[in-house]
Amino acid sequence: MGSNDCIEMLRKANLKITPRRKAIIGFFLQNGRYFTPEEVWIALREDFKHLGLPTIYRNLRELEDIGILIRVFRSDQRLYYAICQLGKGKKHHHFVCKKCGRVSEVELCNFDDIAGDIESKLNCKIISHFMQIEGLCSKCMEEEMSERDEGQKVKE
Amino acid sequence: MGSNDCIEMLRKANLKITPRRKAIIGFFLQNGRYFTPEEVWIALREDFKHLGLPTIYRNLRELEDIGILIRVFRSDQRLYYAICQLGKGKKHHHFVCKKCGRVSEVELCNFDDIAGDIESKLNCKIISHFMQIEGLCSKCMEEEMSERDEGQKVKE
DNA sequence: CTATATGCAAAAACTTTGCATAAGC
DNA sequence: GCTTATGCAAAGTTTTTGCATATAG
Repeated sequence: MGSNDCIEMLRKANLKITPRRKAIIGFFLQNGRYFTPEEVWIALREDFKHLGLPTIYRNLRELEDIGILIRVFRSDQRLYYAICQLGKGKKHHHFVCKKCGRVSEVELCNFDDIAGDIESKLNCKIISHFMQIEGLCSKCMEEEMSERDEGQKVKE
Repeated sequence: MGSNDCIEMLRKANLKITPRRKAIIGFFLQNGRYFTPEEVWIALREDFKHLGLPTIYRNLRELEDIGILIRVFRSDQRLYYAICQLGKGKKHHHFVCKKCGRVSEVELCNFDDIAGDIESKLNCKIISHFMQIEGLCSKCMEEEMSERDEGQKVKE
């Protein structure tokens, strides 16, 4: 999904294609990681002489509502958003890099295989589930490797 | 896990067994659902002449740290806590009733079966995953049933 | 007796609202 | 032209901090 698909989604949702919206979406697409509203604001203020933080908050929420952005949950309870390439149609999850914050889509999910068992055990009805997978992305894994190598070199 | 196990956990964590702590844990154990700090505060103020909201916030966080409580995530980004019967030792997830907020432990998880596939696909290293399962608990399912029955009776 | 816990007051952090003006369609 | 979007100021809500006092161990 690229910029054009997002614009199409805005149209469908009857949201106007404004410069700020395009910039917000572009910012997330370019960076591929999660950000707080304030971080988005600070970054985009360089491109817009006047840019209100409330505008960012409002837009992020609207973009989340229509499935362009998703929320990332962290233990501080601040708002974190990331671009969602798959939209709301396909149920999927997200992988979040603990080091750099990169967010990737994960379509693979085998939860349905055990949902019935859980329902039997708790005598409940499962409606949905939300999963956030955490670890190191490929880039940060490489970095860890070379850092470790560096460490060994020093020891030698 | 009951009150006594919690007290044991407090000891291990070098937290003192204060009346407020016991009351907070007791409150969660009795009600089995999630609450905001404010809700806990309002409920416990009936038992304590003086009880500060900061005390509640501090205790809830500490109890979460040592694994007696867990956080429940909701779309409003407020703090929600529930008792965690299994503690931090065993990896597990939680089922949250969308209607009444009841929280149940779910030990069953087959995520590890696909973790490797996800790692291959994204070329990443998975460290952890967090899942929140939502639906209707047994009690709320029954209620839905009888409400539906009532509705049908009226139609007849 | 010492270290931790608590109440209270106050501040801080984060997010939302209101409204007049601007801009997309 | 009508409707939605935005900036700015201001308020609202939730959570945290500081510190003196109280209390558990």
